[in-house]
Formats: sequence, C-alpha cells, structure tokens
Amino acid sequence: MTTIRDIAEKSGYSISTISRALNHSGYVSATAQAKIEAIVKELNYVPNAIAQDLSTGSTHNIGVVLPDVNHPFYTQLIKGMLDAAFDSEYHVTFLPSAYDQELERHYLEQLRRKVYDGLIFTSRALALSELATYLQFGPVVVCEDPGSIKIPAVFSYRESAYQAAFAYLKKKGARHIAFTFSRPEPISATSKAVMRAYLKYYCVPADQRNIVAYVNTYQEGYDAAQQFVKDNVMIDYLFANSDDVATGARQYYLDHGLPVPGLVGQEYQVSSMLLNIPTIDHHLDVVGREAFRMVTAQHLATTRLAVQSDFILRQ
Amino acid sequence: MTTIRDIAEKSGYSISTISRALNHSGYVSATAQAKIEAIVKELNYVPNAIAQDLSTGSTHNIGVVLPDVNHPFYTQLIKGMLDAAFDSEYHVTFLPSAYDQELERHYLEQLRRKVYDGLIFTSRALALSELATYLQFGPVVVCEDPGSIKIPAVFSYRESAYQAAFAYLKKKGARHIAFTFSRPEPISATSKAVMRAYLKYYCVPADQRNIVAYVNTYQEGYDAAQQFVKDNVMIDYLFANSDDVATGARQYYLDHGLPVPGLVGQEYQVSSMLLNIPTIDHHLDVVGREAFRMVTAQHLATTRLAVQSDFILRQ
DNA sequence: TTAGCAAATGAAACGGGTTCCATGGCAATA
DNA sequence: TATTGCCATGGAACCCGTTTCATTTGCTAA
Repeated sequence: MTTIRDIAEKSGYSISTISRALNHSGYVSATAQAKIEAIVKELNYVPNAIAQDLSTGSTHNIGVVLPDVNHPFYTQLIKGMLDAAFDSEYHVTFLPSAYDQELERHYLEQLRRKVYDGLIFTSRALALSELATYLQFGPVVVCEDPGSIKIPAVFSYRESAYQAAFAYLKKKGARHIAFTFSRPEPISATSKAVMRAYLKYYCVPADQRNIVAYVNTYQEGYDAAQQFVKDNVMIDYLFANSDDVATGARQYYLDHGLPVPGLVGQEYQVSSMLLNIPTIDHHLDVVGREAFRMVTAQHLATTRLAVQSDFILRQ
Repeated sequence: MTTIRDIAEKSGYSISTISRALNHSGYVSATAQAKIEAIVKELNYVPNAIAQDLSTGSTHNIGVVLPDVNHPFYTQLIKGMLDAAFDSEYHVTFLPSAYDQELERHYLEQLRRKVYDGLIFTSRALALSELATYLQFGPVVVCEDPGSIKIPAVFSYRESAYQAAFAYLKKKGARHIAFTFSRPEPISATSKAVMRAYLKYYCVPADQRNIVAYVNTYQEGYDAAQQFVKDNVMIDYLFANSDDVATGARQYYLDHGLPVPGLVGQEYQVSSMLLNIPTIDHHLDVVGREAFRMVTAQHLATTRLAVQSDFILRQ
C-alpha cells in the first residue's frame, strides 16, 4: 500500500506538506500542490481511512440498534435513516439486538470504544437511564418518548391518532374490540397509549382475553384470530398493530366461515390499501430521518422531537 | 480516555505485557494477568477500536451496496445478511447507491481505503469487470450470476422456477401475458431469464407493449395496469415482479370495473397469501446470508453459489 | 539595507493499539 | 558446571495519518 510517506519521499516534500495539500488546508505553494497531485495520481494513492479516523478520533459511522428487521416499524425507520445518511458524510451500521440486554450493553461499549460516532436506539431492553449514562461518550438518540429521562429523542406522537381511531370506532357502533400488540402492555409504551385512548372512549379497561401480544406478521395475525375464536372472545372490531396483522386475522375468519370483524390497521402498508381498511400512519420514515439528523448534529442538546401520527380513513 | 499506557504505568508492567494480557496471547504470568485485570476493571478501561483497527488493518465492517431499500428484493437480502452478521464478529453497513456509477466507485474506493473489510454488491450500475479489479484490495461478492467474469457470487437460480410458472400458465390456457419488471430487459438479468422461460413455452417473443419496466410497488403496479388498459393491451394473465405489484394491478382493474386478469407474483409476500395467487420464492434471505458468509470467509476462492427458486402454487 | 511579516515547509509529537525481537531468570539436561 | 530452552517481560518499531510548532524563505515597507 502506498502511504503518505511514499508520496513525501517521491515528491521531495515532507509528509506535513503532503497532508496539507491533500486536505487543502492552505499553506501549500501552487508548485508543490501541482507536483504532489501529480504523484498522488501516478501512484494511485488514497489515504488510509483508519489512520485518518485514529488521528481525528471519529469514524463517521452511526450505529443503529434494532431488535428486529422484519417488523414494518423498523423497515420504515431504516428507510428514513438511510435516506438521511445518503446525503450526509456518515454511514449507518445496523446492530440487531433481539432485545438482548447484554448485546445492547455491548453496543454501548462500542460507542466508548469509538467504533461509532453515535448510536440510535430504535427500541431497547435496557433502562433509559442506563443509556443516558453513555451520553458522555458520544451522542445517543432514542426513538421513543423518554419522559423525564434526559436523553435526546425522536418519536411518533400517537395519542391524537389513536383517539381519532377510537372516536371513529365508537361512532361506527363498535362494542367489542380486540387488540393485537407487538409487545405486551407493561413493557411497551405503544400499547399503553392505545389502551389509554381506548379507555377515554370506552370508559372501562379492555378484557385481557381481548388482547394478544407478540404479534407482528400476517401469520401471527392469523394465529391471533384463532386464539380469539378458541377463547370464545366475541368481537366486532379488531384494532391491529399493523395492516398485515389485520389482514392475517381476517383470513382466519374467512377460512373458517366466520363473520369477519371490522378492522383497523397501522403502519400504512399495502395490505390496508388492498382491503380498504382504515390505518394509522406513524410516519416512521420521518422519525428515522430526524433521529439520524439529530445524532449527527454538531451540538446535541437534550432535544426531543415528536412526529404526529395520522389516522387515515379511506374513501 | 484511559489508554493502554495508563494501565502500563499504574500496573508497573510494559504496554506489551498489557496487550498480551488483554488479548490472552500467552506469555503472561498469572500474577501479572490478575494485577492487570484488576487495574483494567478499576479504571474501567476499554481498548480503542480505531487504534486496534489501524494496527491489525481490519475494521470488521462489511459494506453492502444496494440501490434501493424499499424493494422487497433488498429487504429480504438485508434480513439474511443481518442474520448472518448477528452471530459473526462483523458489522454490516448499508450503502445506498441509487444505481449511481460514481457512488459505486466511491464505495469501491472505500474498500481500498480500508473502511470496509469486504463489499457485497446486491445490484450495480458498474460493469462486473470493473468490480473484479478491486478484488486485489479485499473480498467483493456480487448477488447475481457473473457469467464468465471471475468474481465471487451468490445468487438465486431462477430458470427452473420461471419455467414451472410458464408451464403452469400454458396449462391454464393463458394466451396473452403481460409482464412487469423492476428494470428493463437489456440491463436486467432477471427480466432476461423471465423472457427466456416465456419463449420456451410460447415460442414467440412477447410484444413490447405487454411489458412495463421500473415497477416496484403496489402503486406502480396500479399504474402499470393503467398503462396496459390505456394502450389497449388485452391480457388474460399478468406475470408481475412482486406480489405487491400484482395486487396493485388487480386493484386498478377492480376500480375500473374491468375483468381482472390471472395473476402470478414473486417474492412470497403477504399479499400473495391474501389473494391466494401463485408466487415465486427466490429465497433471498438465504442469498443474503450466504453472500455475507462468503465475503467474511477466510479464503475467498472465486466461488459461486446458486440458490434455487421455487414456484409456489397455492392450495 | 534591514527590520518585519506572511507564506511555505519540515521535524516531531500524537492518536492508541499490536508485534517483533532482545534480554533476563530459572529449571532441566548433558 | 556449562548448555539448552522455555517463560516472562520490556523496548522499540510499526500501522498511517493529522497537527502543532519551529524554522526557513521571500517579499514589502521604512
């Protein structure tokens, strides 16, 4: 490999001058600049990025911790981040965590170790307060409402969209609503928000049998419906955590000759267009883009940004 | 930041011994090991990864060049790669290219610059021969059949599945088939393979008006159908490049009260389950996984691996 | 002519590890 | 007792840039 010292030797200039010429930092004569550039071209020299990183102390690499790539939630976030990275000078590295605490700690340590210039947590198993202790080593941004914890955050504000959805259901005369969630209520802020909105319009908490958690895919939606039927849960509406889940459930009812409940989906997926069901767009691409911008911003104040979700009633 | 020299100073041992102790490279007494470990813990020391990278010359980072994150093709590939990366010591960085040649060259240069230990090209705008010239700087794996070009490759072998599909269509009595593609025929090997299989069963090349390219999403499928109708193209079957595209097209016909043609999708998406249409599974997660394994393999022979696609006839 | 100053250049330190090689101590073998 | 050889250890080179600071060169103004 050609190094900057090779260029120095061949050109007769010192490595300092070469470095200055390459980085256009000034204090290089036109003669020197031309000569150096010619030799760089001749030897087909490119600076070693690792050496530059060591010298400058930054890698231009942002780590994005995500539990699961399959879920539409993360697919959309990823898209937003990649878009933002595209016209920045940073790269994005995806770090699958599967909600493993040890693994998440490992990634945090990587921040200390300077593997990444910053970290984005799209979801997490660790406590927010633990994440916050790593802020001294570099920017850490989370994609959820951090409440009272002081940590930069970008997240979708779901309350009003959820309320709009339940107002709609109430108006439609829905009485027995079932729910599917990605993660059960105690852990997940999202499911809490849903139940809060539900409570506001229906005044009594939902029966636990009307709730199935760990549902993410079409197939799991299908299975959830099966469970409702098996448990003899009578419902006239299903409030699903994604459009694909909603359509999976629908299929179960169809396959078994049962009446299909009304459906409300989320995430604005193709399947909701197909079935023409209402859905909720959480604009996760925007959340991803802004989280990326925040983590790469020069001055990371303890900012937080809420992106408003939209309830989309088709036709 | 605590450095290895701090540990050396505090422990009374030399940095060589510290390094050996940390890496368990032997030649360290039990006494020294214990003392060093204690001090490492006390000072909460973690080695700087960039310095290690510079010293060892590798970053444990694999770059994955992809034109588009949205397309199911890449979504599935990504999933496979992340799965493989998960239990390896490597990270994955996604490099969006939008089929920009300059950008792709830039990424290749990053390989020379040691930003990545290896590159995977899921698709590309550059000539394979140009990619191959970078093999001297590190492993480069492509996700397509490279033909006579000597470059490591992992790709789906589609011929037999396509043939099965057209055999099925022929048997069903399909006469006028339309096609959608992600990229038009001259560029894309995939579309060439489709047309080859079609020709085998239908003996005459398809009418150009029956082909629409640059179709990837539900909406673009909808638009493609519109174009067929506008061009007065009569079809009894649509051979789409993804299930979502097929369902988008279907919707157009429905929306306009037109008879819906028979559909064949690809990529085994949720929408094909929903509509119960035949599809083709290209097992792109496997392709992604194997590509990742290949690029991180110790000895990168000029290997190639073909993963067989499956025609899936539902029910 | 010379002081004064800016521009151009280079030596060396620095970032923080890994690793080669030399050295010293000590036990087993001849 | 002298030799051999292994183990533990440290010094220093190495990876390859950036940056600080000192020095030299060249020009302008007095």
